[in-house]
Amino acid sequence: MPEAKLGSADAAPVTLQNVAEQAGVSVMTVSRALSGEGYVAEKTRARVLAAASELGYSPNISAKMMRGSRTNVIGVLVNDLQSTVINEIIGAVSVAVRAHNMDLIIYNSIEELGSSTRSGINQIMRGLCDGLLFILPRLKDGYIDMLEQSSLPMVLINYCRTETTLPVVRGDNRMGGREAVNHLLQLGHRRIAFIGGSAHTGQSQERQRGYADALKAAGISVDKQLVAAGDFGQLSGFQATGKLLALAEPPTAIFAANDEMAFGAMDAVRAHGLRVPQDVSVIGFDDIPAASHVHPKLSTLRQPLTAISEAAVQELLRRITGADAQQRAEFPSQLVVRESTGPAPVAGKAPRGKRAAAKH
Amino acid sequence: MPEAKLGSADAAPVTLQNVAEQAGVSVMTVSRALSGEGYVAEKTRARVLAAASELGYSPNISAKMMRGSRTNVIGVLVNDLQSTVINEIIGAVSVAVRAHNMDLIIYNSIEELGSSTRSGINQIMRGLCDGLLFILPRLKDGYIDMLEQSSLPMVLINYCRTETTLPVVRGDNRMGGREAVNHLLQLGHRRIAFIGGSAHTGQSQERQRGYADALKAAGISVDKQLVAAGDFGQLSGFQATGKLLALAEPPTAIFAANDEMAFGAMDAVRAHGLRVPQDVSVIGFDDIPAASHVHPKLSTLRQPLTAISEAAVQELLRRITGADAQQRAEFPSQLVVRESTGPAPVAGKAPRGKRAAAKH
DNA sequence: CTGAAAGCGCTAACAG
DNA sequence: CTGTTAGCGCTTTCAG
Repeated sequence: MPEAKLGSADAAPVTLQNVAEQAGVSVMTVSRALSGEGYVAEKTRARVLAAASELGYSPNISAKMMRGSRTNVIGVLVNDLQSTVINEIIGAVSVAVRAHNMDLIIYNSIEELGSSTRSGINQIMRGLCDGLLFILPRLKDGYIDMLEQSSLPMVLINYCRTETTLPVVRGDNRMGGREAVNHLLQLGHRRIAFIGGSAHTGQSQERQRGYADALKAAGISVDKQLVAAGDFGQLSGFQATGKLLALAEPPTAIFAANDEMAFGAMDAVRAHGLRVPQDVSVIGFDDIPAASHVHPKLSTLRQPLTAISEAAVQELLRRITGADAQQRAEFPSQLVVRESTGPAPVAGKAPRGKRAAAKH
Repeated sequence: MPEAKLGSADAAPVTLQNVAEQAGVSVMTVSRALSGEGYVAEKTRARVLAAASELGYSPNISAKMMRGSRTNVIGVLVNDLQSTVINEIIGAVSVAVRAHNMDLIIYNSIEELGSSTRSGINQIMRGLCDGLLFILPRLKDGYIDMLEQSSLPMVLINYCRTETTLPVVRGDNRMGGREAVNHLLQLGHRRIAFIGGSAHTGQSQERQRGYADALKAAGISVDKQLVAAGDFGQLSGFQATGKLLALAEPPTAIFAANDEMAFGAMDAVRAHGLRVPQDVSVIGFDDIPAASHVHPKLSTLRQPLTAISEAAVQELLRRITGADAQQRAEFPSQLVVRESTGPAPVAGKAPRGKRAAAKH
């Protein structure tokens, strides 16, 4: 192994100073040679580069930071790493950031961003990063106003709860909701239920607007009994569906605000002795990988997460470099028809359910 | 809104200096008052605290860092955020770290840790964190030796490829593999296949050892034809199973090194016109949430990820604070029997497969 | 083209 | 109990 230490794990990190001594020049010259800024004689530069790689130099980010220069690190703030959607976005963002030769660090804040208990929470990120990406953020009221005043570049991904002057890149949830319901309408469904998710990011509300849009366009008024509340979790989809199926006039189709709740809905349908899609159709939103693994495979709306992520990174980079900003972008979702949606059951022909039994 | 700015998003961050002026004391006093180290008059401290909160002071991590003091930030290095297992660990680690009033930042490195292309890759983390957690790390050969020489505290989670002096906290994969196979043996299976995953972390190899252990203990010699290679991805499980089922003497049970490959295996079994578990039993490893959502529900081995994560954090903290270290810990996995494993089919009674058709 | 000085925000170590 | 000094590793500014 002729190569010297690869330069990452030594007890005492090597500094510019060390490299300078090794190369027989001043610290400043090393800084210039390594950064490429300013004039350095080609010969000197070569010597410095050699010394640096021999010693395994790597810059101290904190010091860089403190001088206020760019760190080439992008920060991601998320509230939930269990979410498949968020992870797909993170993955895509990673790739996009990497493509620009920058690094990505992730901060998972669990509670709402801006909670006073840990207000310094993202101070870490703020201090360390050139720019911040908020992925599907749960933001505390008022926090977004503060963000708006910040000088640090940032972009929100898939946030739609509040209007803001911050740049937002997101999927078009409302149109997606419309398409989901239109699909069900075309299959002959008339009693279509909606199961909403948590309100944190506003996505559920947008999907619900799309639901209402589509029904209205079809001349059907929204029956409040058919709008159930969930929290994006599978269990909540199960429970909400239980209530829906117990109605005097149960729905023949269910549009869940995300795939996980749709899975719960399918379980509940089966638990009531009914079949998907013969008795009840179910459609979700997101098209997470599991959607094509469940049985029957879930019909859903796919968000172009890669495109969204790339656009967000691009926009953030524009803001970091001071280039012209674009402010906001919406990407349409795509209907994916699989096996969980089918023609509405023929009216009058009672399904083979056991609704009475399920009641107690 | 009587409260002043919550102190996170101002253009010019407020420094100790600012607080000092506001409180009419020296910078040092502020530092002491805020950190709690050293003597400060109660009255002065109160004034300082008031000033700090009024101004919305929050410390500059980089500066702290540069002085070599603790940052109260733990870093996590991962190679893959799509993995459900990794995300569950991260979640549990988050909680554990938070319980100690520290923060967690995550670095997702995609390629193997130690790739020279980005050797400074975790330098960021190294500089910023009090300690490092490696979750299911894919480490480049030689990199671990460097890690061992580092003075920064670190703990590896679920790594078993190489022996190392670094502290490792992990599940007992070998015993888990043994239990999986014993379960199948007890159901009467004798031709049991194993589908391995990628070798990065050594987990697959350990599970395979357990597989061999159990067969040996039952007086069955390992048939190399029944050991297939996968990469932990669903598709690879599907493909491997296709080959296994095409054997002259196909297996009646399949032990996949993780749940995702087990899903692929189940698909493949069905694609061959066979049933799970009547014709072929399938068992996985990990017990990811989807395992109980697929149909039939997957039998598998659950790793105590929460316990593992907490133990890892504890160990790291011990190393950071200089307390007695424990070096390594193994947590047993737990067999979860669901619907995908059943009695071995009666010999002689041919399954209703279409193996010939599947061949071409 | 290269170097010296100053200072980013913070805290050990030593004076008061 | 409080303040002063010095310096972490780096880069900006100004002199060579």
